[in-house]
Amino acid sequence: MNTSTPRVMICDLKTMAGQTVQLRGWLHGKRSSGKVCFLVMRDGTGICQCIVEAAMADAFAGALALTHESSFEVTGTVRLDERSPGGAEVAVSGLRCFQVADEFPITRKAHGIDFLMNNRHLWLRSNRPTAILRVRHTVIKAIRDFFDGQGFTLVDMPILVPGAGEDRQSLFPVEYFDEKVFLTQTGQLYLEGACMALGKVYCFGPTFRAEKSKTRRHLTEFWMVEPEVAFAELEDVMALAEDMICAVAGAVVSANRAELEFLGRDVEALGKIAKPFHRLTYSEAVERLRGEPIRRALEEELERDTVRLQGLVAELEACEQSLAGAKKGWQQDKIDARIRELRENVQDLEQDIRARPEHIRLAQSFTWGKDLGGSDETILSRQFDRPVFVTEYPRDAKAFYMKVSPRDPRVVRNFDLLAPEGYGEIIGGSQREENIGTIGESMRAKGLDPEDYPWYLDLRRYGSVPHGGFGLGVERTVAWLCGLKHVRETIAFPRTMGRVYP
RNA sequence: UCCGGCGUAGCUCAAUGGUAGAGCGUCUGGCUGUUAACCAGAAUGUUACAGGUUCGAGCCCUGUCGCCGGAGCCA
Repeated sequence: MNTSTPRVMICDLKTMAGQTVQLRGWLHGKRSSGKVCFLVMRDGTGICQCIVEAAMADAFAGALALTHESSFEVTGTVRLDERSPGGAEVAVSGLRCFQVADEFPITRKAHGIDFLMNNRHLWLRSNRPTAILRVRHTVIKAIRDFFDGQGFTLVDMPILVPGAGEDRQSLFPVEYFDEKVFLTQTGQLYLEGACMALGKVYCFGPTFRAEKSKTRRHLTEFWMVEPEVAFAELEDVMALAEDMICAVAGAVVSANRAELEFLGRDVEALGKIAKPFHRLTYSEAVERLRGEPIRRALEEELERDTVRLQGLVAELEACEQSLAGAKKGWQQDKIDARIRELRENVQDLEQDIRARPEHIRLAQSFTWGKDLGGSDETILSRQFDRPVFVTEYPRDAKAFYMKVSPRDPRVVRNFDLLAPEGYGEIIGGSQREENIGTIGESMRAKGLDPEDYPWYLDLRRYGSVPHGGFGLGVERTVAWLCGLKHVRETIAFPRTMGRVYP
């Protein structure tokens, strides 16, 4: 190791013109001619073109031997050059290879999702996954900064929980010595205990759902942040959620503009995320869904989408024709990738358009008392350009711990927060029922035995107070902020119904 | 669990029931600054699996497996 040469990161190179530095990373790309070789290095902070001239015989031979994703170190002089991809490049005087990589499966061409997911451990090195993971990091940091700054205490909740759970079908069983226990679905019930000790608390951890859902919004293992506040009512909890979402969206827009732009996200749309969010009650939402204006809006949307579909089909045909005329191989490949993208979009849109009349019918015939379906949420959230709260759902459709409304015993003091642009529910929260008699009734009404939750009822027995909280799904939030189609890209190693590898 | 779609070279895709192909990647050679470099050449297949129909099956039929998407449920 050359101790006299400072080892630096690529993101810092622009301020180091003229200096001799050392970089370590992986080979992202290589181009060579007889007398000069260009190595594009990736080190996790950026990419840098390294120039190796044939005059440096050892380094040149070493450079030619490097394969895609080989790990290596270069020593050289930094110079600013507009011809270089990152603006700064390194003229190499010394090169050391750590390992020459085997043939790397992921190439510059478009791959199918199955292949990419089977190679997720290698796919992570690509631009798109790293951009998304950086946004995810910002989201998590912003959430923690937000709560820490408001006097909350982070308290970790158990992951293994005893059998007497809520909905057994959606829990993963685990062998626990001679007992059967489950992976947690939420930290909330326990968190209420911590809340009565510390006042304002939150937990942040993985959570598990064995739901047999194969959709773009579902993972079997995902991360959730759950705050819980003592002496708080529904409105206080909603204000907290509103402030938190604004803080998170703001943090991402300021810290990750480059990543968002790379992902093709409409950053201006995120700039509109500001207080106050729209608020409507479940009953108002039902009225809206059944109303004439929404039917007209949906039909107009359907017409617009039909026109959009025609446009896509036309572009697809044009692409297919130009494919034959493309001279170079990679141009063909590029058109090919575009064709695949268009086909996918056309398929999605066709499916969407086909389902639309049914969605309109469902919305128009929606009867008070049901939980909102996915299509209803989508319809509602598309009406607004910022998140929307829907409050006070029917008691029968919601969990036992939600506080029954004093104004209307048919509904509970809860809320869902729907992300705009059709992303749907990212938060579910409520004021909790603090009356021991009422919560016992609610449990029995849901077929649960209060005897199974003695410790939970104790919280209503020793200084019960109005309190509440919510749960935010990290992956859905990241998918919304990044403008992704599927939550599986927002976590390094997603767990879905059909996949636990790698 | 139900409904729909897909499965051909390492990858992405072609191939009227009639000799399995292209591009990318890989390898070899050439080239003094490339920007998915370029030019020339080479290797690469149990058409997911098991049956069936047929003179003949990648293509048609039946079953199995795998993956993708949607519904219900949910963050």
